[in-house]
Amino acid sequence: MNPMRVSQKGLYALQAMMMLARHYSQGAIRIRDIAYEENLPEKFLELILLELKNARIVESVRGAKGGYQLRHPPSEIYLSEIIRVIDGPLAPFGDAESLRELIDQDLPHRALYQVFLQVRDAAARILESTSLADIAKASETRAGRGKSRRKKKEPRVMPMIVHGGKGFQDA
Amino acid sequence: MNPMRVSQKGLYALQAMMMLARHYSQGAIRIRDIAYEENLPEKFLELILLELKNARIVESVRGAKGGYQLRHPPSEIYLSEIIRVIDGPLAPFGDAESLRELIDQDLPHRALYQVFLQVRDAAARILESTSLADIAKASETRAGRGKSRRKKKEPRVMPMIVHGGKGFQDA
DNA sequence: AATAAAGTCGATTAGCTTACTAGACTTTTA
DNA sequence: TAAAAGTCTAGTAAGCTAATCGACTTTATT
Repeated sequence: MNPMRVSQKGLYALQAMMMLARHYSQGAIRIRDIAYEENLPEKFLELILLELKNARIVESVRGAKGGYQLRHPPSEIYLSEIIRVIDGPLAPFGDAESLRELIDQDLPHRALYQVFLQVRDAAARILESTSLADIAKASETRAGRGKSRRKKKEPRVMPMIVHGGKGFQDA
Repeated sequence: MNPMRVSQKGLYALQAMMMLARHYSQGAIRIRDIAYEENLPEKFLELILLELKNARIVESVRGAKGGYQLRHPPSEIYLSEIIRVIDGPLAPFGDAESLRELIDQDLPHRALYQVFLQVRDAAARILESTSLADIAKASETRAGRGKSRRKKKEPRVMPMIVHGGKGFQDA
């Protein structure tokens, strides 16, 4: 559970939260249904949801007719919150706090840590301003429901960065 | 060796490269001296340098009087290169290539992958434009040499992001 | 009250990754 | 030829990742 790296578990968490966002105000959804619709390992998802519940991002209803639901509307839940709970700080090394300390105290390497902090700030700016509602909206190719997977006509959702085609082969 | 997370090993690599940058054009430097000056585990550093050599970032001179040196001037070596060799792609999940594929093919989750790609692009912009010379220059508190660790008068190097003071405790 | 349907919780696990260390070997200089 | 360097293969303890299992508790329905 270390810095800025979205694990498989983190991706599962984001998918589950998106599913709950799509079904917001439909009451509690069973783990089984989330797992089925998003194709996630049910028992593992159980643990993930528990963590998100302890972090007060979702809430549960126990017993028959129980399940999980978001504690806030999708427009008020940001990707950063989910990622921090499951995968920890957004910084590429340590966390913002310790980086600031290192910048003050490890003079020979401070410039390096400043760059790490810049990277974390850049990531934070993006992830703290993108809500579940934002990505749900962007995914409105009506590809959300069930297994549907048709091709409209070049939907090109969201005015994001254009990736040249080549230039780098990496990440 | 996975996405956007600088490991301890990656930090060692960056420190070693900065040391070589400081001693650029002084000929080959022995592993032992790099390890001593930067306080890195010598045997581990050996492996790191070997990887950087295979990646053609540094070159070695074998035998007595041997050692390591940068293959290019510090102003032409970017942090991204070093991090990619040691810690892999800059994306928070997978790599840029596979994210682009997922954006095209996993319609239900494309918006999520687009955000991941935005994050990787933001990190890449920073790390691909910061050279060893840049951080060496920023560290010109003359704190570079040996164990010196004095305090000048608020050097505040580089016009970077101001961090409010609180607001988040994390990331 | 009994039963079934749900979430809760603790333990366990195979496989991988991380951060090393050890030691034998090769190359080069003096 | 001896000493000083880098090279290379192996090994390893500890921790993490992505799960699974089973027993337990809570709640709704009959």
